[in-house]
Formats: sequence, structure tokens, C-alpha cells
Amino acid sequence: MLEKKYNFKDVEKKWQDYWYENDIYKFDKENSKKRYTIDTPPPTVNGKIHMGHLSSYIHIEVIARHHRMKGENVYFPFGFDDNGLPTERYVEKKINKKAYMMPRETFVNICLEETKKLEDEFFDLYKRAGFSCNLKEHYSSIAPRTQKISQQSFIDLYNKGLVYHAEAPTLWCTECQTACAQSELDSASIESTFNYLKFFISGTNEYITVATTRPEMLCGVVCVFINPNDEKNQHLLSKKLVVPYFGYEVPVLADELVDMEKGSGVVMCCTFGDTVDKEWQRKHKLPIKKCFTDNGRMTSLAGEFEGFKIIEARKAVIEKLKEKDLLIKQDVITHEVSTHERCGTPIEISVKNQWFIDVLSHKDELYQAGLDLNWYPKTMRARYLNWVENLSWNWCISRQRYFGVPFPIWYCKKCGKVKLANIEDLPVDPLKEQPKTPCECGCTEFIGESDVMDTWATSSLTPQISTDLCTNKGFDDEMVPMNLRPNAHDNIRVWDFYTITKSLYHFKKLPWTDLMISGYVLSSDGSKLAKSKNNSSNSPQNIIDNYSADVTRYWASNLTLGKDTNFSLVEFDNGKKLINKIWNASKFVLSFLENYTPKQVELEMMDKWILEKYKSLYQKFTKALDKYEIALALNELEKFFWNFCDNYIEIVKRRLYNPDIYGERQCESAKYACYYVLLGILKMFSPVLPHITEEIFMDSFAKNEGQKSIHVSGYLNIGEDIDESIIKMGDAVVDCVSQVRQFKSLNKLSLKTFIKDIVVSSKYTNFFKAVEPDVKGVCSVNEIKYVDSDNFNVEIGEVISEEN
RNA sequence: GGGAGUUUAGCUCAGUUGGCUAGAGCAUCUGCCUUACAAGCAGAGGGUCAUAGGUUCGAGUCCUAUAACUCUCACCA
Repeated sequence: MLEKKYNFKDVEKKWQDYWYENDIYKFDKENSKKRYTIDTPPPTVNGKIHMGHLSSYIHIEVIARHHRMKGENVYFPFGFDDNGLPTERYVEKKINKKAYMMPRETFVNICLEETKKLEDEFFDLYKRAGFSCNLKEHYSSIAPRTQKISQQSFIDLYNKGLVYHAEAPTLWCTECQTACAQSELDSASIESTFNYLKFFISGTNEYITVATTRPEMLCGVVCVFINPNDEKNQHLLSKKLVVPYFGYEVPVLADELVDMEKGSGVVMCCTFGDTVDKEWQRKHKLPIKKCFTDNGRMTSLAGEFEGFKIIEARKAVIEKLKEKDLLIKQDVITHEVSTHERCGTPIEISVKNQWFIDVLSHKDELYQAGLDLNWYPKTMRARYLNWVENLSWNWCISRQRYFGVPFPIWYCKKCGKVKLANIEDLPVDPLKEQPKTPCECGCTEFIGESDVMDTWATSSLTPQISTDLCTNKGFDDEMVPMNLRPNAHDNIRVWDFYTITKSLYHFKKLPWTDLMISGYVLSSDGSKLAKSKNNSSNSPQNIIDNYSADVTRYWASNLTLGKDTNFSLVEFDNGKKLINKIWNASKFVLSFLENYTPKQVELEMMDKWILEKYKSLYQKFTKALDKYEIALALNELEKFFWNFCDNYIEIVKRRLYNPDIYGERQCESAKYACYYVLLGILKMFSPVLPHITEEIFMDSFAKNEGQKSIHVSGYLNIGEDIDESIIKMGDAVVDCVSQVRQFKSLNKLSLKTFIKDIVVSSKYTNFFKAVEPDVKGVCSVNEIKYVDSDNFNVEIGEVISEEN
């Protein structure tokens, strides 16, 4: 028997423990059933989880449970992305010290401790949300077995010539003091000044106007460009110009990229002030002049400004230019500047020795991969394609940081050649170990690479890393391609792109077949949620405490895939109502089904009707979920469920209560339909509401059905052929009942009020006659008359009394 | 500047490949304590589907343009 009230706090905890202890969701790799494999996103361990993350994971969860209920063998692994810059910054902030202030090993150990603490919190939250992933064994992107896979990937790319080491212009963060990748850029709107400067033509008193937002880089000017079609400035090509204030001379060159409309139509080129400078440096083989150091201070090139921070230098130079009358005018402008996503510092371009994975020469293949994958929703494909089209930097994977997977390489002290580690020795730390064999040149002394790999260089291998947990096959894996990669849309250009890249490069195949892209959950005012912002009242922990895991899952399941949503508590109240209704309806129906075992009887028409409608719902529901349309599936199910409660149960309850009046068989027929429809509905609700459905199932169905959990019991499919005519006729009966109810409502009568007679005009007289006892009962009508007609109509007779 | 999305009831949103009178929840109003549920039930009111054209027997849905908002990429001299 079910309790009178549903107590989610006790019930949810009870089943979470039960599932965990009994390995209900364990993946059985020996099983020959159809597999469904999920490349679960490992959360970045750099702060607290917010409702956005949680909702995205709930989508994955529902899909995993759906496939499990379809009878598939679901591989739903779990892991953490717990190394790299995001984690380092989290730890630096927490301990209020910078990594470079201590020995590398000390910092790495603190990182390991701090991530462990956060991971325990994450783990607890996932359990409390009712997640059916494998919580017992999870991967970590810094664990030795992961490092091994990551290092092997590097060696494979090296051997294939797809990764190279070069001194090249690199996106550089002066705050984090590391190189970064194009995908790590954000943009910020910054107020700045556009400064019009006098560049004197060498040996004359004539000057030409050049506009720049970065006067501090005047010390690094290598040339001045004009457009080859710029007639009025053609004469400059043979001349030299004097760089204002700094006084040295630079040549004038022509290039089509110069926009004649912008500024003065003449532009100075530094190496490097922005991305166009990078192009020009390569094309015109310009010298490289470093104006600032790794930590963002001016170099000796800046003369008296050496040691100034970039922004300070800019101000100081402008003052000097004013003093010397070299500044013609200043326009205040607001422009978009690329910044580092982790710290918001404007990105500089610097020349450094870095490791790059070549992506620019494989754009076509990468683009094609986007076309070959199934994107849900479809529009997300465009974001990927757009990103690939706009790629302008190769993927820089080296970071001048500390807590990351090391490169498995050394440089020969004598000849400088790269020495790779042996695959069987992985993982290696080149700072602690030495190669086992000498260099080709005979030298036995090596310098280990001190850079570490970017975290994406590793997490782009999650298909290999996660399946390795189950197969122990490491880098090579038979379970790839996986079925599903789920993530939010911000990760398309990052994690998805990199994973596709690696999979194509290593194995010439796609890493998965489907992508399910979730939207963002925004604050109620439309601003972004962030892990770093801690708005606690809406923290996942509090929401689950207040509303239950099932209600939280209901909320997330109602979000449209791929679409951003402002957070609101309204859906939570709807979820609460649904839970309450499921509980009450089940309790009521089951009160008639104690010790009942279903047996086939001749069915009453309204019982056939609800079963046919169930079949129709079942098809719509599974079809929608197969296409990752969680909200649509849930919607159909809710509509059916409410109809089941408010119409079907109301219609049959008299038969259930009074077999003596309505007949023994008629009562058995209602029990049969109630048993299977309720069971079927609970199974369909189970992916979204795993706790309450388990509670009811285990209380009342498990024994009959011979199952240890609803979640591995499979959906209830009672047939493919749907009798549409019964559905239509039964719907007409409901329509008739509605009209009688409407009549009573409009006349402010109680629904109990008896009506002397009604006249039903319809095409379905025989059907109405067959269900006459049901209709009479639910409508409190004493007599029904019938008229054959194409037009449906219900005429309502005299009101008798409130009691009879 | 390129690309994508959104615009439907007071609010939050559904609306499949064009097809009967455009749906749901919340809110509002009216009734009803009906042998599961008042955290419930039965009803009612509320919409020029952003705007303007077009295709069609028929358009919320398809096409063109416009507007507003959002996201994304790029520009950043």
C-alpha cells in the first residue's frame, strides 16, 4: 500500500542508495543487446555547478534512461575534467597564491587535493539528482591512465606529421602568462581612443597622417602600408617615414588588405599589434619586433618606457606625442577586443616556441564532418560549420603552465632534436624521467619539455578515455564511434570541434553519430549564470532540497533543446502538481488492484478506448525521444495522463466500486485496463521522474512483473496496430460527458446533479449504446435517447434534483 | 560586416510534412468539499500569430522585404 502523502525526501534517498548498492545501471559489456553509448561531458572542475549544467545533464540522463527502457545496453560513463588552466585559476584563487610562487610539485599537489574536494561535491549532487551514470568508476583527465592516452595521441599525431613545434605568432595572455587557442577567446567592448599621428616623410617637413589605437606600439613599427589602388598616396612607396617620437625610419609598402576608408587610409604595421599584422608579417617577410614581455611589460625597445605595463605605456606615449605636437586629434571609440575567456585580459600576439596541431590545412575534412554528423537540433550544425570556415589559427596545444598532462618528449642537449617517449613507457613526466635510449646523434643528455598540454588536447579524447574504463583498450577502442555526444552550445567550437579533429586525424572516423545540444539557463533577468558567481538560493543543491530531484528533472525536461531559457520557478510548481497527481491517481487505481494479477477478459469499449489511446501515445512518445525531443515526449505523455485521470478514471470508477451493480466482468475489464495503462504510464514517466515511479512500481508491480527496478523493466508495448475508430468513438463519448459537465457548470449546478434525460445525436449510436452504463454513471443521467446524425450534438433534458 | 535564432493570450511557452473553430500552464473570473487528489475538479473570458507584400483552393506554418531583441563569428590599423 502506498502512503497517504508522498514524502520525496525519504523516498528519493532510499532509491538512490538502492540503485547504487545494487548496481542497477551497470553496463554489461558481454551482453549482446544493442548498445547505446554516450560520451558524457566531464564537468570542468573549477567551481560550483549551476542550474545550467544540471539541466544539460538531466537531458543526457533522460536520454540514457530512455534507451535503457527500450531494452538497449546503455554505456553511460562519467568523468571529471580536472586539469588545465580553469582548474589552476580556481585553485590560485582559493589559496590566494599564484602558481609560480611555489615549486611546481607543491602546486600540483594542492590542485589534486582541491579538485578531489570539489569532485566529492559534484558526485554527491549527481547522486541526489538521480543520475544513472556509472558513479562507481569515473575517469579523471589528470589520472595516469588518461595521461597515457593523451600522450599516445600526441605521439601518433607527431608520427603522422600533424603536430609541429614552431616559433610562430601565438595568442598570448599576459595575465595567465601562457599561450592560448582561438577557441579560448571572448570579446569585450572596450572604450579606447583612435589617435591620428604625424609620420614625417624622411628628409622633409611634410607629414602623412596615420591613425592607431595602440600608440605604445610605435616602438615596434616595421613598416607603413597603403592600398595599391590608393592613388593619392602612391608617391609614398619610394619614401621612408619617420616614426613619431621614437624617430626611426620605416619603409612604405602596399597591400590590398588596407582599407582606404578607415582612419587616414594609411596604416602602421607592428609585429604584432593584431591579427592582420600576423598576415602581413608572413606575406611581406617583415622583421619581428617584440614590444612587450610575457607578463605584459614594455621591453627595452620602448626606451624610456621599458617596464611600463601596456596600458600605462599607452597613456605615457600619448602624453609625449601631445608635448611634441605629433598628435593631430583623438577620437573616442568603443571597439570589440579579443580577451582571454579565463581572465578577461585583452589578448596579445607574441612570438613563442609552441606546439601546434595543424587544423588550417584540413578545413575541408573538418567541414565535411559537420555535414556528416546528426545535429539535434539541426540548426546547431551551422554554428560548427561557421566556426570551421572562420578558423584562422592552428590549434596551439602547449601551455606555459603547471597542472596539466606533460608532453612525452625531450630535446637533445647537443643537436636539439625531439626525442619521443616509447608507447610502452607512457605515461611519462619528462621533467622527472630521462629517455632510455640515446639521441640519433649519440648524445645521452636531454632536456625535458616543461610546457604542459592544454586541457582540450586531452579532453578531445573522451570517447577513448571513457570507453577505456570499460574495455581497458586505452587509445584504440572498439566502442568508438559512440552514439551520442551531448553538450551545451558553447562547446561546439571547443570540445566538439577538437574531438572531431582528433578522431579524424587518428582513426579517420567520426567520434560519434549524434550530437544533442542543450541551451543555456540564464538568470531570470537574462544574464549568464557562471560557475564563479555563487547565487545560492537557486543552487542545484537548494533547488533539489526544496522541490525534489524529480521536480527538478521535470523542469529541465521541459526546456527546448538548444534554446536559452530564463530561469523561473513556475515550472517547478507544475512539476509538484504532476508528482502529486501521479501519486494520488496511482494510489486510487491501485486500491482496486490489491492482489490482482492481470488476466484477459472480454473488454468494455471504454477500456478498449484507453488502451488504443495508450498505443498511440506510446508511438508518439518513443518517436519523440528517439529524436531527443524530450519536452515534446513529456508533453504528449502528460496530456494522456491528465485525460486518463479526469476522464477515464472518472468514467470507470463506478464499475470498479460496484461490481454488484455494473457486473463482475465489467469490473474485471476496468481492472485490466487500469493495471496496464498505469504500469505503462509509470514506465514512460520513469526516465524523467525516476524516484516516484520506482516507489510505486516497487510497491505494487515489481512482484507481478518479476523485476528488481522499473528502470530495467523495459517499456510496455501492447501492440503496433491502432484501431483509430475506437479512439474516435471514445473521444465522442468524452465530448458528450464534457457537454453535460459544461451545462451543469454554466447553470451553477453540482456535478452530482441528476438530469432526467439527454439526447445524443451522432454517427456512433451503437457505440454509445454499448457504453451506456458508463455514460449514465459519470453524467448522473437517468435516461439516454439516441438519434443517428452526421452532426454531433447533445441535448440536455430536465434537471431532477441534487440527490437521487 | 558574415551566420544563426526569436517575435503566437496579461505572463511563460507548445504548435511536426501548409488542412476543420490557433493550444497548454500560470494569472483572472464563475461554480463544485463528486466514495483518489481543494496541492483537487468542472467551466468561462482573453489572440489582426511582429509589420508589409507574395505563392496557394487554403498560411502561425512556405517565399521576399522591413523592424525589434538575442546569440555567434569576424573586424579591431
